[in-house]
Amino acid sequence: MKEQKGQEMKRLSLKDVARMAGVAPSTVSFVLNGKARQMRISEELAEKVMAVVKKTGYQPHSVAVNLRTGQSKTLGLMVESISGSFFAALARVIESEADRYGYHIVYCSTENNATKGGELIKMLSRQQVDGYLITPAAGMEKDIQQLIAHKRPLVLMDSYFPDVAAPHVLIDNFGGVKQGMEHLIDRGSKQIGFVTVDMNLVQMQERMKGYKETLRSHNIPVKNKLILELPYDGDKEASVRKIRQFIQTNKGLDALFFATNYLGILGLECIAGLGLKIPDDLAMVCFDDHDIFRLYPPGITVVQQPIDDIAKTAMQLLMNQLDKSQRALRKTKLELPGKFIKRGSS
Amino acid sequence: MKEQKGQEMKRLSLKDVARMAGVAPSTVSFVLNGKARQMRISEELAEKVMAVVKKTGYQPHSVAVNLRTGQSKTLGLMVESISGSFFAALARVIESEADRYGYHIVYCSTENNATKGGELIKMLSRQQVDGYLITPAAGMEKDIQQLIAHKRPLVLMDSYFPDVAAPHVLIDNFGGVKQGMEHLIDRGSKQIGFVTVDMNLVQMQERMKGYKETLRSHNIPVKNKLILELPYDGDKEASVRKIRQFIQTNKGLDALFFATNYLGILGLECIAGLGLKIPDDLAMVCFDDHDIFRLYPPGITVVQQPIDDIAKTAMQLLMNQLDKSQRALRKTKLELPGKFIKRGSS
DNA sequence: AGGCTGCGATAAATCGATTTAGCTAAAGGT
DNA sequence: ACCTTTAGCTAAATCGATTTATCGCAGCCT
Repeated sequence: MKEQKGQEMKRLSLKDVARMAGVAPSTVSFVLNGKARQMRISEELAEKVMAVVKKTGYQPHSVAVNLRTGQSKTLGLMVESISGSFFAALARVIESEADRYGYHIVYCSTENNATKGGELIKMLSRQQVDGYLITPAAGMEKDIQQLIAHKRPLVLMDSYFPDVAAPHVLIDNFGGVKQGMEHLIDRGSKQIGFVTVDMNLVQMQERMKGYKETLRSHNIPVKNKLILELPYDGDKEASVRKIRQFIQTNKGLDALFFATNYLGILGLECIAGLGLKIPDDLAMVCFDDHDIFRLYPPGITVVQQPIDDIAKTAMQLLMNQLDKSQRALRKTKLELPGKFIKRGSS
Repeated sequence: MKEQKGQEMKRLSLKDVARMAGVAPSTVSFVLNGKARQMRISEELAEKVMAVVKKTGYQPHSVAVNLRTGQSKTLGLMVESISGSFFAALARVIESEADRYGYHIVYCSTENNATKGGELIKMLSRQQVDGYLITPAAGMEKDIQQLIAHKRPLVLMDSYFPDVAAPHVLIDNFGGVKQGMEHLIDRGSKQIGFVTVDMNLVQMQERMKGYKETLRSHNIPVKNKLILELPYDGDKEASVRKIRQFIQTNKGLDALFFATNYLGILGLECIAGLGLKIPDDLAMVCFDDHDIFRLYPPGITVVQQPIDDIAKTAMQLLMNQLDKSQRALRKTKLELPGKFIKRGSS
């Protein structure tokens, strides 16, 4: 009974509201933005304006607001691949957090490709996003550095570059692996293998360090034979073959630590294929949880990432930067503890 | 060597480019938008402009363009929950498709809440998205209807409302279930149970219909005892209990068809908990694939959704609507065949 | 009475593009 | 020589808001 008069009914503009209320556009703007008092608009007039606004259901044209204020109220979220469970879960929390702060999300996936990542950053900046939430791919340091140089509000998640002073929040990779490793050692595993991926990112290096140092601190020698570093090229078949071979050639192997859930899942396939029993023939711990690990009998022990905390903290950090009053706190580095969850596999 | 002169270096505007090239802003605009010929700008001048554009790396301010042209080059993608595997996979394909067409995605999740969905639609329209890609939650018919009434380009995915003439693309739910059921019947299952969820959406009704009609067409009586309809309230514990009870009370049960992958996963938990062997004690088929089903021994037979096709087709449909030249083809209904994948569970 | 202050509201500039209408000079027609 | 085209380019309006600078008027002071 109110919307469709003619047929194409142009959207109501602030000017229209002003005309209907019999005031100037600026007055409407002040009232709507809570600057009525400051601009000393009388109560009376303010109410008249609000009445028209309510009656018409006027909503400001956000693009126009954006152009004028330079604030898009939009954040760019860049993940490796939205279909990965970790990233999807992250995205979910980020979205709802952003909503709480009155921001929208434009998301995009790098597919672990630095070139694509770089282009996406350009795309996002062309889109005038107010801030960036990025899980960086290897090789994106230049792009990140540039964002910093341009003083763009930015938070990295899941990884970071040691040479680039960007705020970042991620799990304590070293500590997480250490926790899992000590558990394996405590339960009596003697020959613990480590399956990781050859990716030039700090989180993988930290996990590796966690593996080696925990062994050393228990006076267990680190043998290179027990470390399998797979190429990150997405060739599942080849990886499965290599893991199988790795298990077969290491005779005394009694436990495996997988550095990512993706690897852990491949590992499960191999172990099942070889007819080995978990945990009797081979114990297993995996970094980063996954639905499968809860269900796959007998349940896989994992170090779970604190996804909620990561997302919320990252958001907080970003909001701090967006809050012009308190710029300056760059270089924030946050490592959140992972959660060790013991299941049947160890 | 070129970017940072002063310190706050305002972004280059079209006007700046014009000044540098010694021409009028309008000229630059024409050249950049391929209207040079039409506006009879000389080759010579056009080249001069392009030279400046290249040298400076000028990029138009998309918000300004958006305001002037009314095109945001942004699409709204609304899914039930981005962390669901089906939706995440869908989002992934949609993103890359959108990119191909030069569009960006603003995404948001309904969390299966019609109220939230309605608000999100408002949010998206305030954001001036050019089109909507929606997997609707129950109860959103009014909102969808309104979008249609406002002639908004729109495509529904995964579900639709029989009473609302909106273009939609989804799997052939009936046919998919039928395929799975016939497989179970062929392999000799006599008492096939059906576990579904009480959601008032057409796809669930179609799946139920698929179950019942396939039985009838094979002259097998449909027994209500063999149908379990769980409430959709996210209470996992309760659902697990009910499924377990369902299995225990139906003595002759030799196969289960799960109407969603979420239910299937719960089912796995129950079956494992009861110590039953798949497929010997109980065969199983699930609608909608999931990583777990590939891996969980002995592998779960599924009807896989054609996610790629759904996404690509939906995008195509949306682009058709955005292409003003050929409006009018509303009411497109597309049901794509699912892919039956036999694994060890049946 | 003239100048100053404070109040209440507005006119006009601005953000950065697109697009319509128009302007100037040269060419063509009679 | 005068009028009409046409080519080549630009001025100015516009999209829909925000924000700065004013403006008129009433009251107060001297």
